Amino acid sequence: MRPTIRDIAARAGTSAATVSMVLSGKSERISQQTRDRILAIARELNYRPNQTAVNLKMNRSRTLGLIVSDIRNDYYASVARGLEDRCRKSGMSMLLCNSADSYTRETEYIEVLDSKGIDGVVLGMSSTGSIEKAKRSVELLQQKGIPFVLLDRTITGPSCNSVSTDDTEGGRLAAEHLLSLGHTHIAVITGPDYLAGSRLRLSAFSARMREAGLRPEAGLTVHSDYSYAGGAKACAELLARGGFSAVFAFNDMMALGACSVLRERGLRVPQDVSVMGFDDIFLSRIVDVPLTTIRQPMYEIGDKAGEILCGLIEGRAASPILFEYP
Amino acid sequence: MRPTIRDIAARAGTSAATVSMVLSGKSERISQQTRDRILAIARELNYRPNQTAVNLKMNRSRTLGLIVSDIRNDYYASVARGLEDRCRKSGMSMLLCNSADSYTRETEYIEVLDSKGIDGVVLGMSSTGSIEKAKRSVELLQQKGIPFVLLDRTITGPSCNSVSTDDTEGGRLAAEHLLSLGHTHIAVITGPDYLAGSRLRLSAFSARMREAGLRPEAGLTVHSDYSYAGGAKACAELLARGGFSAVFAFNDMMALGACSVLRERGLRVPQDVSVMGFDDIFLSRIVDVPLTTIRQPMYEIGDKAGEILCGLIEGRAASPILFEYP
DNA sequence: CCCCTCAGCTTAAACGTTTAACTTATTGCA
DNA sequence: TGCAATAAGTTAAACGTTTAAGCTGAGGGG
Repeated sequence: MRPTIRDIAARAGTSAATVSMVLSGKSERISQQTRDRILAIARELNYRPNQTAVNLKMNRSRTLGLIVSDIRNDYYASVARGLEDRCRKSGMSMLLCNSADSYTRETEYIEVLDSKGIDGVVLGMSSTGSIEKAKRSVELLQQKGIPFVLLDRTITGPSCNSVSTDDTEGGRLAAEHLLSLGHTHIAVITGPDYLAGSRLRLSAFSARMREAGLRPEAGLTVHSDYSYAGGAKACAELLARGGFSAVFAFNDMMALGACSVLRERGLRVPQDVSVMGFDDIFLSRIVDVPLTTIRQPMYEIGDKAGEILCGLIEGRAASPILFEYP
Repeated sequence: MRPTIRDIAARAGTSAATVSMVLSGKSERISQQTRDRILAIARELNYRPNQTAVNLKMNRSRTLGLIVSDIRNDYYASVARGLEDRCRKSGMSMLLCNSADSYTRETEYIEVLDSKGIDGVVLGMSSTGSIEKAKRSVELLQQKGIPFVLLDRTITGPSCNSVSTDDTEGGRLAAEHLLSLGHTHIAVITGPDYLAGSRLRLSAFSARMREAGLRPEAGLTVHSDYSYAGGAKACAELLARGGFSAVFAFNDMMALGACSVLRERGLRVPQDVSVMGFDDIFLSRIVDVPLTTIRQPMYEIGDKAGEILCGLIEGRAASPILFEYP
């Protein structure tokens, strides 16, 4: 069996309380002698505190939960890595949950995490379903009093910490770039309309277009779901309508889907049609396609989310963070 | 505050023990009446057991640890998803740890996980460093008596459960395919030599070549590290030597790296040089490159690892699993 | 010489469960 | 009627910590 604080106490000839105080650094009131002795014995026995017992007593677990739709999504994998690195630095661990875009699962996970006494949650909201359902998770977290940080600023509203890229700036940059290439008719493949990020990006994009004296055409905007297949389908739809020389997809996955369809139809990218993505997932850097993309600092988002969450856990308030583009 | 078993007991006019028995299903000795009453109150109060307390008492945490080098690696992300799905089904959770290919971190994580009272560990061993260091983690786990399952059969030896693809079969299949295309001079970019998987794959590949009356040339085999950059570097080296019409890379990442170098040098894939990968990561399905690859059922590997581990945790023994190729 | 202070501990309760051992009232049966 | 068996609980200890409160002996001040 693993040695406990009592085993150490027995060998040191002290009480368990003394050992606890020494090992947890609250040992001002313990003599140097005793302290050294206990420390030596702890080392000798290779003592590690039973975190479960500590958790029970202290009512904290030094564990965070990360809920995302699917860790196989490059975006979330990077966020996870950023978050976990940050956790490690703060002596925390990270529980990973895949919600598979199901709100039922999402709330189930929240219950489980709560049951495990999780200290906080980073929630990457699903990109499908209704806004009401999406809000349920947030309400549940609030009601349980679990500190949390949202990814992607999915839900707008007060008292929600979130970390995301600056969608307004991102949309503007994308427009800027495509305009500089001389495009005047640009098709857009957006995300679901109820996501604040999608809306912001779109309106910033449109605003910049209007500034340039162009009228963004409603007929050239289609909503999709951030997936490869979704992007392909959306692009096929756009091709049926025609009349554009560039496509701005709201993430790289959809951009790649669009590329595949364009190529199938014999259109060259970027000679015939320019395609612009958003995310800069690793994939798009390797792929042969000359895909222009706007980098989302995913690792940094995870890192920052962790930082904010750790702050919240320690009771400090935090204001939402926007990332600027490099 | 969250309701405890005692709150329920107070309202039901029973003792806490009775409530515990009812709620944990060991209630043969409790009357239907009392049972119903307790259940109703528990529901009304929305009671959830404090898992930390349960863990302390039962000395199990219903939590598994997954240690991989980097979750951003597509391979590990899929394994993680497979494992987590399996965990969920068994009422378990999954802690994610990124070792960043550092054995120090790996052992640190094992200590932390142990401290948290983890029930088991799935270990995706680092692909760099020496075999001695690699074994340390395994020994540590054994010494602590933590059930574990290895990914990729990195370390050979008795009493190690592992889940991996059938490298022998995989190597043979790759040779088969390239031979059928008429290649006689095939360059190979392998993984580190000390990984059993690499060795097996290579020897099976070579064996099949010899069967076909070909002499695998030592000068056309270079070791690399399973990374994109590593694959590119290895390919450049091979090109300096020359004399091959096909490249077999031991994973898709290196294969893509090789492709990029080939293209840079003005060689067309697959017209001038055939490139064969191994893994079938999502990336390679999207990429424009006509990359032939041997599918590794990554999700299934994670799933199976979870199944075995859960079995081990319940005390059942398990024999190593090999996956066959579809 | 007595009391106070203080260093340096120890005691014991608490965190929320589980479970072995015990209690009590009821029933069955000779 | 008496006694055992049983149903339906209760009690209390335990898991490994933390920590407020209590205790003890030595040294110092008056």
